[in-house]
Amino acid sequence: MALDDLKHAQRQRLLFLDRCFTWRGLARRRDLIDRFKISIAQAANDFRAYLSLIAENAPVYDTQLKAYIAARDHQPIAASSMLDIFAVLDTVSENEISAALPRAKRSLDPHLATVLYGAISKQRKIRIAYTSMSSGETDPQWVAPTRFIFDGENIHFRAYSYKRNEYRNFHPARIEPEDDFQMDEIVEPLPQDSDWDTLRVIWLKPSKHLSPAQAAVVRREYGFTDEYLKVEVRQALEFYLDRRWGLTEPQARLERVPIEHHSS
Amino acid sequence: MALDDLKHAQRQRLLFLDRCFTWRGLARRRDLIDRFKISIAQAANDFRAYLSLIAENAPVYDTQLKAYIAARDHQPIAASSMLDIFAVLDTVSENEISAALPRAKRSLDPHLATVLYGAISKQRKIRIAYTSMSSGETDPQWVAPTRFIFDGENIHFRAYSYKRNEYRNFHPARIEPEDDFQMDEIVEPLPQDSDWDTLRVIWLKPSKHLSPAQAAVVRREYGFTDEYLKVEVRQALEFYLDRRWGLTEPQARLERVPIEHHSS
DNA sequence: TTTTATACGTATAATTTTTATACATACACT
DNA sequence: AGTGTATGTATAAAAATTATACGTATAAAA
Repeated sequence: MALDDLKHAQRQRLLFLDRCFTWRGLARRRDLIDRFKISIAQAANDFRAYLSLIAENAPVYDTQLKAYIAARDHQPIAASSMLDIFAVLDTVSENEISAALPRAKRSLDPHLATVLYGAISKQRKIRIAYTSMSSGETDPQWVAPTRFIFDGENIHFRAYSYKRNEYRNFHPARIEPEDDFQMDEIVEPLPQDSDWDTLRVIWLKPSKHLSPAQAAVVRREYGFTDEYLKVEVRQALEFYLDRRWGLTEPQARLERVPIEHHSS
Repeated sequence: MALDDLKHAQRQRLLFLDRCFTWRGLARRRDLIDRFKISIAQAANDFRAYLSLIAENAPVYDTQLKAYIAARDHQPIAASSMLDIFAVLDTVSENEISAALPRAKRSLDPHLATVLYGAISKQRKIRIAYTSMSSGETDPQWVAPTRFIFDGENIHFRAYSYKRNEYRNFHPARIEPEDDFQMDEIVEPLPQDSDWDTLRVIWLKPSKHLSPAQAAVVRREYGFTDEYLKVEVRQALEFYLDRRWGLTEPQARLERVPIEHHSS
């Protein structure tokens, strides 16, 4: 039986179980019951199903600890994001008032989102009053949105600008809110978005002012053991990468490798 | 019937539906079928269930568009994170090779995570060789981990340091990997973590060098209409807030309000 | 030592959810 | 007018889940 043969609901439970074993190192029926509000019987089923998926290095039950303990070299059946991992690790303090995330609560106007979504899916152009953060001016212009972008923090969108005659990244918050945005058909087919289609390969290495021990830390943090870290990013999004990885900051731990060509 | 009365699986589907209506402005059965691999009949059930939850401003079926259209002032039944929203908005380009997220792929060593999780849940102290990023030195020290922290990007942990005699935030990547970490009982009860328990109230406002239109953009982006934005954060995490909101950057769009006392 | 509590495992019937299927309606498109 | 695709509803079958019972093992308390 494979993971994909399962129904969505049970697959989610087995993935959660998998994360418990990988990141907590152990799991109990109660974890599933508390998380998914299923019965004891179903939790027992899920454990049996999970164990049948794991051919080698399967978790074993420890009668002292009253829990299934993951093998030392447990192999996860699926990858997980940092947020997934934290969701599994954080439950120690489940009864606390406030979560541990001091996140910047950005906001997106639902109405504007539906308008942009409609323009993208129906392939329309839309007239927006867009405020430049450099000049401070708010100019009306026609744009043809093509897709949403997520930089890990905030949602932007990509659109062809009829004013600049090129594709650009736009920030929803910079659009002057309106009840009814002017929309229109796109008569001439849009050009290729070459900055989007082009993948840039970027090589990074620990900053040279770091000690060997500090460089080892940086390698661990970004998960590479080779000399350089290879990053592929769409050219259209390269700006976000620099800002997000803090490459431009003075205390940056990573720096670009200036060479163009490099054998992997 | 309330949302909480539903089973986990169906609740997830109705929440997805709710996000479609809120952020896309419309939804079809196919959205549920593609996302959750359920049957047409079940998708029809889910729509019926969702509509029965919505008392007023319910979505209505549009025979031209062959879709349920959210009312103009549709009220979501649950809040969603930016990632949730993006997951709903991004599906336009589902068949693309690479996702639109140029995320910094941080990594966390699973073995270290299980050791830290064990220390936290069993309330043990642990001996780690920790590399300082300021001095570059790697010193062994005993720490008593108390909880994991997520700054939106990376997972850290909070621990009492027996070397500094205070609580500090630690980065897993700065710990020298070991097969078996020394662990020990905590004999003397740990002191209160006052920096964790203390909530700081921070007031922010659009930077003064911004034009009124630019200030309006900042207010929209961070979702406040008043003069100031109130942010509450644990004192122990204030450092992450500054860095994460980019308050220290030269082109920062927000700045702290220096006054201590302020009436909301 | 005995008892109690709490994990685990398994099995069965009852219940609920979901699927498969059929048939009807409405609208857009050719 | 015919075709395709979306909706709606209904029913029986299949699958998932729950409720329940009973058994084992271990730790902690009486």
